[in-house]
Order: sequence, then structure tokens, then C-alpha cells
Amino acid sequence: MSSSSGGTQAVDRAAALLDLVVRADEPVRFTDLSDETGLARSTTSRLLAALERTDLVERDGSGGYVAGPLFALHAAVHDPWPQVARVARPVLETVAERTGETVHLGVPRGAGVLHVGQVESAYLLSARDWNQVDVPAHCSSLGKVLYAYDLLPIPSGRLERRTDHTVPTGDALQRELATIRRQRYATTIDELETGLSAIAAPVEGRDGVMCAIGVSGPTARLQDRVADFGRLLVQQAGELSALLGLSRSTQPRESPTEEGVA
Amino acid sequence: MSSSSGGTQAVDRAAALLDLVVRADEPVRFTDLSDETGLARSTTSRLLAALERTDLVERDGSGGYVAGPLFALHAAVHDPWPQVARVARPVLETVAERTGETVHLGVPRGAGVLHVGQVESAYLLSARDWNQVDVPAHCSSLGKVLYAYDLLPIPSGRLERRTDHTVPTGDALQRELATIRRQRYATTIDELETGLSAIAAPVEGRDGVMCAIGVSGPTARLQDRVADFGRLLVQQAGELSALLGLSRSTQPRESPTEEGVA
DNA sequence: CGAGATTGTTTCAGGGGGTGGAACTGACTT
DNA sequence: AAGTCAGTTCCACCCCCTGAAACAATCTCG
Repeated sequence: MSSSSGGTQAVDRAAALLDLVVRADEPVRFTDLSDETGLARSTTSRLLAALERTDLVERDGSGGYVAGPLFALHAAVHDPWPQVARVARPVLETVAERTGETVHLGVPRGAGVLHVGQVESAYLLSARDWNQVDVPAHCSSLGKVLYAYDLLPIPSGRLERRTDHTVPTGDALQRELATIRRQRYATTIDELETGLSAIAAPVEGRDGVMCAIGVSGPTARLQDRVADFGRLLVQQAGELSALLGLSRSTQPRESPTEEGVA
Repeated sequence: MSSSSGGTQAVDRAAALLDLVVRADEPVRFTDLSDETGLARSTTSRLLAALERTDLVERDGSGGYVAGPLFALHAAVHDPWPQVARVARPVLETVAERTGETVHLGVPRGAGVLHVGQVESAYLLSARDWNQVDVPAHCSSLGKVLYAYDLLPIPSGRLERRTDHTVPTGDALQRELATIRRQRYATTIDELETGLSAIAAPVEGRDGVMCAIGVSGPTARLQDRVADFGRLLVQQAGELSALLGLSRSTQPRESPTEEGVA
């Protein structure tokens, strides 16, 4: 294992240090790095100096190591959502594999839902590619989740009526959101289009819920498995949340009441 | 220089490769990397393999190298604006140095302007810390820039009147935006508070204008230097745009790099 | 305050790991 | 089919990395 590298010991070790620093959500102390990697302190010092010289890591005021300018540049230049989608891909694929249905990753944009990631269903009859389609958020399970966690402005008054089952008003939507928050997943059954259903669950980042994952497909296949798929989505969303929240140390964090920097 | 490293040749070389890959805005081919760094092809191959194994780089469909999962994770987990602010810091400091006034980096959020970066004025009398203050965008030079480049929804009808000079209506604002787009900078003179002025210019990312930088201070100091500071801001915003747009391949960028305004 | 523990950096000799020329593979061109 | 180019693997040589130890700079307590 540790030997199968093949002629790049120093680079591998430096990469291990860098990995620890970037994955941590708070500055990492020299000794922790030295201990975790098992490297001699002198080696650790030399490698970290090299990483700092090349802008891959940086030291904060108190001497801890954090991701360096090169990471800041990358993050500044690239839209975050495609990056989230890349991180989420394995989770979406797991859900697709276990449900057989089309899986989506939805994020808030303006007053609607933007689909930034998708894995196709194996079935012939399945939800189409939603990436280009403009779907009212109140007819979408992803949209309902985003509403429920204050990521979209909740509309009032009468809502666009797509089918007989569409949530009719802002008030009715409000009432449903309480249920969604309680069971941690949202559903839309024949609400967007007759015969089309979807289920979705919230994904947390370090500042609370940030996006949602969900499945969609024919009501005929989904209606008897809502609770099943709901549980699966909640669990997989948790996996993804763990990745995106990084090591939240020890914070269960129940309430999403997070107030922006303002 | 190239020799002053001190015992980390392999890591330095790998970092150089990584730097090239991350700074490029399109996949980089093996040969380009080998040529640019001057490394032997065998060495390049070995180092890139190590970087790929450690998730620092990744190969796209056609074999080109791009920033790897570790960068995606970082970008997915961190708010992009603080990262932009980090990248912009040197530019803000240059502006502060040459004008002596307080410098800001403003971004759109919802219907208003969020200040994500700031460098304090050297003067005793200067604009206060705006980070916590809620300023109407139509009274803010940063806000006007964001309006001018479609980053904020333009209001209609009568606008909140802070002073006698405040832009009174949405229509009046619309007319001013044309001027702003033409001269590439916006001003507010006594429009937010009597005696307070500001000047701002747009910053481009890879997808067009994304934020704005500007200075603010007493009208007494600024009023005679509006054009001067405007030019300085346009030029410095250009520098920042170059950083954030990354290598727009081959852009000679006419203005001969450094143009002192002071 | 000063002795001692702790944390991080620098030094240096020895040897293990990296280097690059060359051979090799595979894909594309003529 | 032969030739060219792109990229990987091999391997002997030797240079660069390693880690113990000395050193420097802070903390910590008696």
C-alpha cells in the first residue's frame, strides 16, 4: 500500500499534509499535522514550508495552517454549484442505483429552483432532463424543500395551478412546509403533471441547509415507496451533508436559523 | 532563486505543475505542462500521476488536466465572496495607498449591496465601516455599478430620498446607468449623506461583471478628483478582472500594465 | 523568576528516493 | 506499412530527501 506509490514519496507526503489542511474547517496546528501523518517534525516543517512558498497553504494569525491563495483563487473564479455537483455525484449515483429513478440536485436561484446535477433513470419511462425546464418551485419537491428551509422567498396568494393536485395557495404551501420540516423530506404527487411524482430531502452545508437532492418518476412506480425513498434520501443527504459540512466537530445543530452576515 | 528552495525539489516541481493547472481556465495538456516547466517528460508523468492519485488534479474526458476533487471540495464548502475578497485584497490596498481613502469591494445580494472587503482610510475623517450598515443601493456608487451591469434588479417609481441629491426615481436611475456604462465608473456625491461621496468601477470575472470596487470619503476631498480616482479604479478593477478572469488566453490588454494616476 | 517542558526550525551526514535517458506502447498520419 | 508523435515504464546513477540531534523560541509552574 504505502509502498505502491512508485517514486514520489515526498510529493505523496506533501499531498497528505495538504489534504488534511484543506479538509479541516479550522486552522490546523503543526503538531497535529505531524502527528496525524506520522512524519518526523523536521520533515513536516520542510514540506509545509514548501507548500507555503507555493501558495498551497497559508498561516493564519495564530500560526495555524489553512488552505492557501491558490485554493482561494480557484473558489473565486468558479461557480460554487458545479463544484457542489461534482462532490455530490457519488451520492446521486448511489441514490440512482438504489431507486432506479432519475436523481437531481437542486439549488435556489432567484425565486426558482436550478438543477445543477442529475443522474438518469435506468427506466425507459422516466422524468426528462430538467436542466433546461422552468418548473414552478411550488410544484417541485426540491422547491418545497428549499421553501421549507428559507432558501426561497415563500409566495403568497394563489399559485399557478398545474394539476388538480397542485398546492393552491401560499397559505396551503406554508402549512405543508411544517410537515416537510418534521419528516425531513418533501413530496409532490401528480402536482406538476398528472402521473409524475417526486421526493426530495435537504442537504446541509456548514451554514445550514444549502440545497436539496431528490428523485422523480412515474407516480405508478413511486407512490408505494414514498416513505422508503424518503428515508433513503434523508440518509444519503446526510452523507452529503457530512462531506460538505466537513468536520463539524461536534455540533448536531437542529434549527436552521442561520442569519447572514448582513 | 530556483536553487534557494532547500530540500524540496520534487514538491516544488509538483507544485509548479499544480499551479499551472489550477490557474488555467481550460484543461492543460501533458506536453504543455512538460514544456512550460521544463521538466523531463518522465518526471512530469510521475509527478502528475502522484497529483492525480492524491485528488489534486484530475483528467477530463480528452486527457487534459484540470483542478481535482480537493479543489472542488474547497470551493463547494466555502462562500465564494470571501475568497474573492482575499484575491482582491492587494488591489484594494493599492487603491487605498494611492487615494488615501477607504476602499470597498461590493457584491450583489438580494436587492442590495453586500460589502465583503474593505481597507480603511488613513484619514481621521473617513467613511465608517460599511460592513454592517444597510445602505440603499441607489445611493451607493457600488450599487449603481451593480445596477448598470444587471447584477441587481432595477427599481421603478420613486426611490428613498436620503438627501436633496439622491437619485429621485427609477427612471432617473436608468438614465444615469447609461453614463456609468460609458465611462466605466459610477459616482455618488452627497446622495447618501451630505458631505459623503463615493466612486466605483466594475470588476469582471469569467462570466462578465461580477462585483465592484470603489472608494468613499468626504466630498471636500473627493470632488476635485472624481475623474482621477475614476480612472484609477477602472484601471485597478481591470487588474483584478485579469486575475479573476484568469488567462483569457491571449489578451495583450492595451493599457501598458502600470499607469500611475497619482 | 528561572528551570524545565513544549513547540517548531535548522543542520548535516548517510542512504534511500528521485531523476532523466532510453526503451516501449499506442494512437494518429502519410 | 512505415513513420511520427504523445505519454508511460524501466533502471542505474547520484542527488535530494530524510530524521536524529542541536538549536531557538515560547509556554508553564514551582
